[in-house]
Amino acid sequence: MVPPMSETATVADARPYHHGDLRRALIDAARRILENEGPGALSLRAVAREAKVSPAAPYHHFKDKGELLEAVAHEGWDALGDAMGAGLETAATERDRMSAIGVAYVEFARDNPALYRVMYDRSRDKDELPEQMQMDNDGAYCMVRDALRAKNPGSNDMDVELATIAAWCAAHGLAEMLSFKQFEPLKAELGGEEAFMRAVLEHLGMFAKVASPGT
Amino acid sequence: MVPPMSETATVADARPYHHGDLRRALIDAARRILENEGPGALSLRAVAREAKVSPAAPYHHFKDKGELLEAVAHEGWDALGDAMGAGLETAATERDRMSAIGVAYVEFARDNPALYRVMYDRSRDKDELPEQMQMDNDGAYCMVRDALRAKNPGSNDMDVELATIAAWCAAHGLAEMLSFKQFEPLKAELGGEEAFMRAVLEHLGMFAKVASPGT
DNA sequence: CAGCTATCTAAACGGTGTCAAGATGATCTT
DNA sequence: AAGATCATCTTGACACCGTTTAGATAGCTG
Repeated sequence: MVPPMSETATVADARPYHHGDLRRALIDAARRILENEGPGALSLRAVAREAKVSPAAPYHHFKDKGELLEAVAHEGWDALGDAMGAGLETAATERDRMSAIGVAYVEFARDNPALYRVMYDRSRDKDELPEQMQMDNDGAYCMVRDALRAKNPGSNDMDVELATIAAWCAAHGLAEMLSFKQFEPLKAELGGEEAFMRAVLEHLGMFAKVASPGT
Repeated sequence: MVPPMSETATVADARPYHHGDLRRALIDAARRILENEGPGALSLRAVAREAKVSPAAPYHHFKDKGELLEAVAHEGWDALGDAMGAGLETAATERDRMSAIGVAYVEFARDNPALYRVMYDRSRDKDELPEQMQMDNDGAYCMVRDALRAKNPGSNDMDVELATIAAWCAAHGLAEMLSFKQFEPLKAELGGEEAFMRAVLEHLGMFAKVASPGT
C-alpha cells in the first residue's frame, strides 16, 4: 500500500515526521489485530509491534490505550453508519426501510464481531453512545427515526423517539446473541441465519407500527 | 460471618483443608471486588489478595482466571433467574407476566451492572448462553416461554420460540443501554427511569401478541 | 548554520496471569 | 502410633502488559 518509505522522501505526502503518519498506522494495525486475532490479543504493545515501532511510540499520538480504542471505535461507528445507509438504499418501498436497516445493522455486527465488541465496550465504559448515534446529530440514529416516521405518519414525537430507541435495543440484543450456539437448530429449521435473523427482528416489532396497542 | 477460624477447629463444618472452603471464599471475594471496584479491578491476584491467600492459591480450585469468572457468572445467572421468578410472582394477571419478567430482568442488570457484564462477557466468549438459560432445561428461558404461551394460547410452537428469543434480545439490549446518558432527558420527561424502561419495553413488543401481523 | 520541537527509542516501574518447586498439614494405611 | 500419601498453599520465577522518564533523532524555523 505505502511504498517502502525510504530515500529522500520526495513524495509530496503529508509525511511530517519519521514514520509518516503513525496515528493512522496504529489504528490500522489495531483493526488488523482485531480481525485476525480477536479482541483478547489487542494490547497496546501488540499494536506497536504490528506497526513496527517501540511500545512507547503510541503515547505521542494517544493519551493512553483507551484513546486508541476510542479512535478505533469511532471508525467502527462510521462504518456501521455507512452499512446502515447502504442497507437503506436497498429498500424498495418506504415500508421496507426499517427492515433493511435492521438487517444491515445485525449483519455488520456478525461480519465485524471484534470491532463491534470494542465499539460497545467503549460506549458502556463511558455510558453513552458515540456522536454518530446521538439524537440531534443527524447520523444513524436519525436514519432510523426518519424511517419510522415515514412509515407511521402522524404519530407523535415521543412515540417515534421511543420506538427508535426500542429498535436500537432490539437490534443490539440480537447482534450480540446471533451467533450463540443455542439457536443453531432453530436457524437450520428456518433455512439459514438470515431467515432466523429476519424472523426474530419481526417479532421484535421493528417492522410494526409505532402506535402501541396496549396503552 | 465465619468466626476467626483458629484454635482446635472443633466446629463440625466441612473444613477439609487449611483455609476452610477457599473456592467459596474466592468467588465471594470476586463478587465483592466486582461490586465495590467494578469489572476493571477484577484481577486474579486482587481476588487472592481479598481472600488473604497467595496469588497461586486459586489455581488449586480453578484451571485459570476464566474458570473463576465462569463460576461467578454461574451464580449471577442463578440470581437473575431468581429475580425474574420473584418478578413473575408480582404479576396480577396472566397478561402481566411478560411485563413483570421484563422489568425484573432489566432492573437486575441495572442493580448489578458489573456482574451482568461478567455474565455476558463469558457468554460471548463461549458463544452460548449458560445452562440456566437453555431451551430444554427448565430455567428462566422456559419461564419466559411459558408466560408467552399463556398469553397467546393456540399459537404455534415456532412462533412462541421466536418470540421468546426476541424478548430476550430486547431485554438484553435495553439492559445494556438503560444507563446511557443520551436517554436522560427522555427519562425525565417520562417521569423517571422506571417509566422509561416500561415505555421502551412496550415498544419492543414484549407485551404484544405472538402472532406477527406482517407475514 | 543554530536552535527548537515533534517524534521516536531505551530502559525501567509496578501490575498481571501462570507455572514449577517446595513446604505444610490432613488423612489413610499398617 | 508411625509412616506414607496427597491435596493444599507459598515462594519465586517468567513473560507480558500499560505507562513514565530520559535521551537520541530528524525535520522545521530563524
